[in-house]
This record gives sequence, structure tokens and C-alpha cells, in this order.
Amino acid sequence: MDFSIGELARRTKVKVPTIRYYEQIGLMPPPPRSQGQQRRYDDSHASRLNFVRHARELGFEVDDIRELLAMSAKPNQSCAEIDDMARRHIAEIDRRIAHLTTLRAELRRTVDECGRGRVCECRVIEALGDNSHEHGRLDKARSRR
Amino acid sequence: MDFSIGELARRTKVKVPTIRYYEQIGLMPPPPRSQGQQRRYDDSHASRLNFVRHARELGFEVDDIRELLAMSAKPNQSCAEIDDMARRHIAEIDRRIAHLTTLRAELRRTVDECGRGRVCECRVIEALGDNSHEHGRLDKARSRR
DNA sequence: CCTTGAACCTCTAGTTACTATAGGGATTAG
DNA sequence: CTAATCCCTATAGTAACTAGAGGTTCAAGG
Repeated sequence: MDFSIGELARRTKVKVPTIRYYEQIGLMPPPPRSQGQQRRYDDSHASRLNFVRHARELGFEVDDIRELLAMSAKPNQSCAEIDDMARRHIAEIDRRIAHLTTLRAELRRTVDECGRGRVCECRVIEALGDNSHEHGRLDKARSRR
Repeated sequence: MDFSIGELARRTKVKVPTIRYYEQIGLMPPPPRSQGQQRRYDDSHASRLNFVRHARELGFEVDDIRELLAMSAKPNQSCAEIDDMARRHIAEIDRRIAHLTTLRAELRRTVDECGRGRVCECRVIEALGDNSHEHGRLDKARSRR
């Protein structure tokens, strides 16, 4: 039913020291311990850690992730606040998907050209490099814990 | 026609010390200098730096970006090699878009619920937290410069 | 029960990718 | 020509990990 930090690492592909680090900075809750002071985890920990890992891979900063986690499983928080947070994150996600889609299109074009035996010319820089669609990052004025 | 590092920073929203850092690690080429040893940039630098910035925001590591840059503007490179690189990056981009889409859907559902005056319950962890769609990261066995 | 080897503990130090500061020189507006 | 502003190098600090040292706990086999 519950398992060690090593097992959690295996299940989530997050390294053991990283899990302890996430506990230190408050991304993961301090889990119960065995008699000998060893950490004991359950499925909810694995789920949360998987979320953190995916979010990090997608380029979200720790503060963004803290905010997303705070949104989750706090049913009676201010609706207006959650709504605002969620909207900001949706806008940022939209921008990222747009960029990734553009980049993918250019890579596909390159693969396609290569396949037809043409000279391989890849113009990814032009795809993401121009200021044609300017935008700002996620608002950073948020409370730090 | 050409401009200073400060102007480049303003145009790309990349901080001045970061630009110099990118030069140090080879993401940006060493630009020509003025008589007084000050860096002089042109539009091609701005374009390349914009690409780097966007790619970093999307969560690509410096080594990934180096690879993408290497693909670009080297028309007579081995087609097979470029094709392979591009395909690997496309696969990774597909995974990221899928994750972002899932996350966005959950945030939208949350906003929607909030709007209807229901109790705000956001289940982003469940959206990205489960092992339902397991996958590996981009292959890391690549030559370091 | 007792051993023994793998896995765990804390703590510290190193890595990557920036970011800021100090002390001094170059550029440009008046 | 001078004063404000920007640029230079070099070093140190931060965020988010990652690895290692030195010692403890757990659990499988005898």
C-alpha cells in the first residue's frame, strides 16, 4: 500500500535527491516516516510528483507549478482568484502550443524535403525567430511562500 | 543598420548579461566589435536570439537548441542525420502539445465551473499526474561540443 | 535471531543556466 | 569637452537540480 522513496523514483522517473529537494522547497508534502525515519509514500504522492515532473518538462517554473498545485484540491477557495489564475495559465499555454505547432510545421517541412532527396534546408530560426507575434511572459507578481 | 547589445536586449527581451552568456556557451556567435571593443549586432543576430529565447521558454535545453540551430542554415549536411534529428524533435514536440492540451482542457473546465457559480474544483494533478500515457524524454546520447 | 548488502538518511558540494554587482572604459547629447 | 549613459570584463550569487561522503535502516537468507 505504501512504498519507499526509491520505489517512488522508479514509478515517476524522478531521481531520489530531486524528490527530497521538492520536499524541501514545498512542492511535495513531508510524507510519513517509518520507525527508522525513512519516507513512506502512497499513490497520491506518485500522482502529484508526476504532475510536477510533466509541468517542469513543459517549461513551467516552480512558482507556476506551486500556483497550479494550489488551485487543485482546494474546493472552497475564492472563485474569482482561481478563475483569474486559470485564465492566465490558459493564455500562456495557448502561446506555447502555437509556438510548438509552428516549430513542428517547419521540422515536418524539413523532413519532407529530405525525403524527396532535395538539399536539406531547415529554417527553424525564421519559424520562431521573428517578432511577428510578440507577447509577454506569464505575470510574475505573485506571492512567494 | 547595426546596434548595441542594449538595443538587442530591448528588441528581444533577453537581458544583456544573458546575451553575453549565450555568446560564451556558443549559442550566439561572437559579433563584430567597434573600435572601443563594444559588440555590434544586426537583424540576423536578433532573429537567432529570438529563436533561442522562444525555444528556452518552451522548455528545450541548451543542447536541444544547439542541435536545432545546427540543423538550420547548413544546406549540405547529411540528409539522413538531419532527418533523424528532426523526427526526434517532432516526436517530442507532439508529446508536449498533447500534455499542454490536456492541461488546458482541465483549466478550461475549471474556469467554466467557476463561471457557473459552482464550487471551484480544479483537478490539474489528475490531468497530468497519472501514468496513463507513459513516455520517455528526448534521447540524450548526443555529441557535446 | 542474526547477518549482510542494498537502499535510506542528512549534509555538503558541484552543475547548469542564468542574473547581478564592482570597477573601469567607450559613446553620445549638449 | 564634459557629463550621463551605456558598454566592457570578471566575479559572485541564485534557482533547480545532481552527485558524493559517511553513517543508519531494512529485509532476505542462513
